[in-house]
Amino acid sequence: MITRFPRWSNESCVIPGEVRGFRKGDTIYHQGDPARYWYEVISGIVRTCRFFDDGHRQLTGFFYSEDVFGVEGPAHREAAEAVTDVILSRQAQDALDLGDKGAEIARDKVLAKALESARQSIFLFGHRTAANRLAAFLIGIAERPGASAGVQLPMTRSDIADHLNLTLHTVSRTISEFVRSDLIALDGPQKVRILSLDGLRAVAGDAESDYGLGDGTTWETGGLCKSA
Amino acid sequence: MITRFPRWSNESCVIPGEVRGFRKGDTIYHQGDPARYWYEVISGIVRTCRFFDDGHRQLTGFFYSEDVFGVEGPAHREAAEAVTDVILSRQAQDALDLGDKGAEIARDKVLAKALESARQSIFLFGHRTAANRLAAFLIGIAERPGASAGVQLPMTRSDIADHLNLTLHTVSRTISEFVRSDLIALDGPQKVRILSLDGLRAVAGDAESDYGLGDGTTWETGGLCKSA
DNA sequence: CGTCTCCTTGAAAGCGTTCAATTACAGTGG
DNA sequence: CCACTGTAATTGAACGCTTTCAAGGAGACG
Repeated sequence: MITRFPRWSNESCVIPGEVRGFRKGDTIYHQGDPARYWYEVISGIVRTCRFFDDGHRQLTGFFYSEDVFGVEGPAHREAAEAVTDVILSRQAQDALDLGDKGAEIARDKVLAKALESARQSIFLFGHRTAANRLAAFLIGIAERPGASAGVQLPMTRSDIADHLNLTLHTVSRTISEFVRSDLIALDGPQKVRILSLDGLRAVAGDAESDYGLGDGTTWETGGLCKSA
Repeated sequence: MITRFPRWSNESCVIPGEVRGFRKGDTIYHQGDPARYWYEVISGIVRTCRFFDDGHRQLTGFFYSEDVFGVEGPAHREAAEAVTDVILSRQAQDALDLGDKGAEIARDKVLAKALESARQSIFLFGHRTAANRLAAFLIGIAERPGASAGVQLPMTRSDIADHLNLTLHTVSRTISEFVRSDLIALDGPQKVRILSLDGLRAVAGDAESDYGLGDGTTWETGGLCKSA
């Protein structure tokens, strides 16, 4: 018995844009497709993937409810795929360039969200070892709004590996190490309980909270510029 | 004898915003400074850096003429430093949120540029080995407008290493390997001549040109959605 | 000519990958 | 209900790339 995902056309829906669902594993768009639309996740999880000549895969991001993806042009440089069953809303990329007053979502906001997602991915790669990166990844998921102590990992080990530039073996081994160190516990492969967030942070090696230290006056006073 | 960088206030300048110069090595803003401004590079090269608990450094991007950086808020999560002597233009982050008709640069454009830079960095990390990443890095620099066969590497090996998540030793060794393989030649440590762009691309392992393959109709026809 | 910074190179150690085998689990059909 | 099948996860062992430790060299500057 398969539940059906109807194709709606923004009928009686608070979220602007056309809405439809995809089943787990479906491709939403392919690498190279013309980027006529961008997408917002209503429910479920999406991954964006880039495929290399040698066949290996880079997952450039995971996108949860309220995240946006596919904001680029003129062509999608990555594919987008459904990690779980998902419901998405799409909007034309250029709809807001026209200055349409009826548009309810400012393109600014969309771009800012996409930029924030990109920065998050870059941040992950700043961590040197497998344990560093994986800890940072788990913290990132745990800090998502709506996540309790029980964290879901709906993506496979292989997905995580391709996101962190590791092999699935290293991911699996490192998770096992975390369990042995009592940093986390597993209730099945997909369900993680975080036992020590501080411990994970220590492994990740980033403080995350040392903002607001400077006085922001560098432009006026900083550097070697002593003139005038 | 030190050349002086005066502090201008957008006087007789085609580029809107306040302009000033920084000397090589200067800090433009610190990690944690309130992000009241974003910046555009007029000339020279800037790097953005994040510092970790263990003291190691991640260079999240290099920014050349016409690139923008520091587009974020409410605080800068990275520091910005001058790789070479630079001249910058800065603008208030919120100047364009007010809907000022006189603003000549749309915030859209700025965000889109920042997003493009971020994607470029993410792309680099998709490459698995040191040779892969370094080749992709060199190609990226060589493809910048204005770059001829003689490519300048004004940043140090250490900068490159912290950008690619490698050590400076591995960077140096890999460059030496490229020279031995006749992929590149060095006219001094900072000046690279690319002898075989195709060879470099092969090492990098990405085609870069396989866009436009799909038909973009996934939304309508794709996946397992067979309903209605 | 000494000092400093940056780059290069060698050798050994460590971590992640690769190759390989085993286990667990969901779905399917007998 | 149970065997069969395919996918996902875990774990072991050996290999290889990157790091680490260490030394030496090249160029700028005073």
